[in-house]
Amino acid sequence: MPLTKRQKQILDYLKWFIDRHDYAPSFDEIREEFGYTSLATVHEHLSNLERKGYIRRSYRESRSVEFPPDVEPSIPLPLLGTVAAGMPIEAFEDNETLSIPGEMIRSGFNHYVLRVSGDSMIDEQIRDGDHIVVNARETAEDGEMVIALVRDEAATVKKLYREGGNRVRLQPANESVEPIIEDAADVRVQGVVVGLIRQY
Amino acid sequence: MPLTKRQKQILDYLKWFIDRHDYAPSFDEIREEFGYTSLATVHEHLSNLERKGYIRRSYRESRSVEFPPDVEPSIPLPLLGTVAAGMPIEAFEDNETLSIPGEMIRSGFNHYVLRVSGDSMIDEQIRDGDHIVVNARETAEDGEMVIALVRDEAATVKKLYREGGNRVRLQPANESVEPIIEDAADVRVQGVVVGLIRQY
DNA sequence: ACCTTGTTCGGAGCCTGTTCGGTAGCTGGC
DNA sequence: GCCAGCTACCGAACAGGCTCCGAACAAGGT
Repeated sequence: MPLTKRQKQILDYLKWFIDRHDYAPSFDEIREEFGYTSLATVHEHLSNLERKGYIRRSYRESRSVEFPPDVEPSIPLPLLGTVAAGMPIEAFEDNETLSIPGEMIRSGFNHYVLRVSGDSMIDEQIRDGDHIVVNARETAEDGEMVIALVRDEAATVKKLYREGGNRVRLQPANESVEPIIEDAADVRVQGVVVGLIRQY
Repeated sequence: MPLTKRQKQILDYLKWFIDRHDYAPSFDEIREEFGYTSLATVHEHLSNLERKGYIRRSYRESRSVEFPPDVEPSIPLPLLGTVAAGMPIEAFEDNETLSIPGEMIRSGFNHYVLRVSGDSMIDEQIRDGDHIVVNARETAEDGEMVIALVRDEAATVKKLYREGGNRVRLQPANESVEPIIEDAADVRVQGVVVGLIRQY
């Protein structure tokens, strides 16, 4: 719903004041700003702004003007479980979620979150306890970091490289962990790591 | 729910005090700060702040004010610039923002995001291009990762350790980078690293 | 048992928002 | 022209919130 000239002036003043003070102006301060002599005028303007949806107020509360929250695009993703080198995914029972920066995911694709256990990817700067954001898909490019299932036994996070003879190498990032080399047919990609979240 | 002028002043004092001491002020300290003569006034203000959801308290417990965890799943924070070892912060012009998981930040406190340049923290699993989430404050505990300003010259991200003789050690996490040892008076903490975001 | 800390109650004045009745100008439709 | 409806404004009376006080009570820690 569009505003009148006067209503826009008042709305702009509210924005300016709240931005500057972190609290809303009183009716009297608005009255002063616009040179009115009656608070009823201020009241009516604010009522109209509220009716049109530009502000929200609480009944009979001081300085209670606020702006309706603009819904930020936030993407809560399910935290499915834990991955470690050579260990199957340990699924979590409860539907825990973690909010992920919208910039991190490609919209329209399935994503989920896993908690990393162990230091098998330490040389890729992924440490124990980090959360990785995974784009769920079944194909990956050479060198991408993937969640891979070997012969339906163990889900691990590794970097994937194609070798000759239709074989693939699952490369950990830790000197003390050996790479896994298998027939491509025995390795199923479950997803590609697209992001990392760490809390200190 | 919005605050009145007085309520905001008191909330700001709470934030300042907790940021500085890591514990909440007593009623009497608040009373002193604002020149009241009755604790009942303090009590009523805190009750109002709690009613409006800005703080939480425990019944009959000393210094039990705390800030409720942020309900919003994702908070856009300003991306202020770049930090590197030994290099000043290079500020960005435009007001870029990055959405951060709400779980990562202490609500009620100022946070911002910096892009890490270089590999000086590689042994702490922070790599070139990562984004770190920083809680803006001027004090830090031993061993915390901080943004530190040395003699107003260079802002760096390092781990902070207190040495004897009122000196502090700024410890990088890279063998080829030497630690910096300075008088505590010459080192100003600008913030503490609370989270890390990486995109592949 | 004492001190510190937080809680509750009753009361006060001022601040703030609400409501109502009324004036005026402007616009579009009959 | 005349009326209806909207925006813009005024003044006064009212009601409840906000901010503060002092005193007494309760619980914890030392």
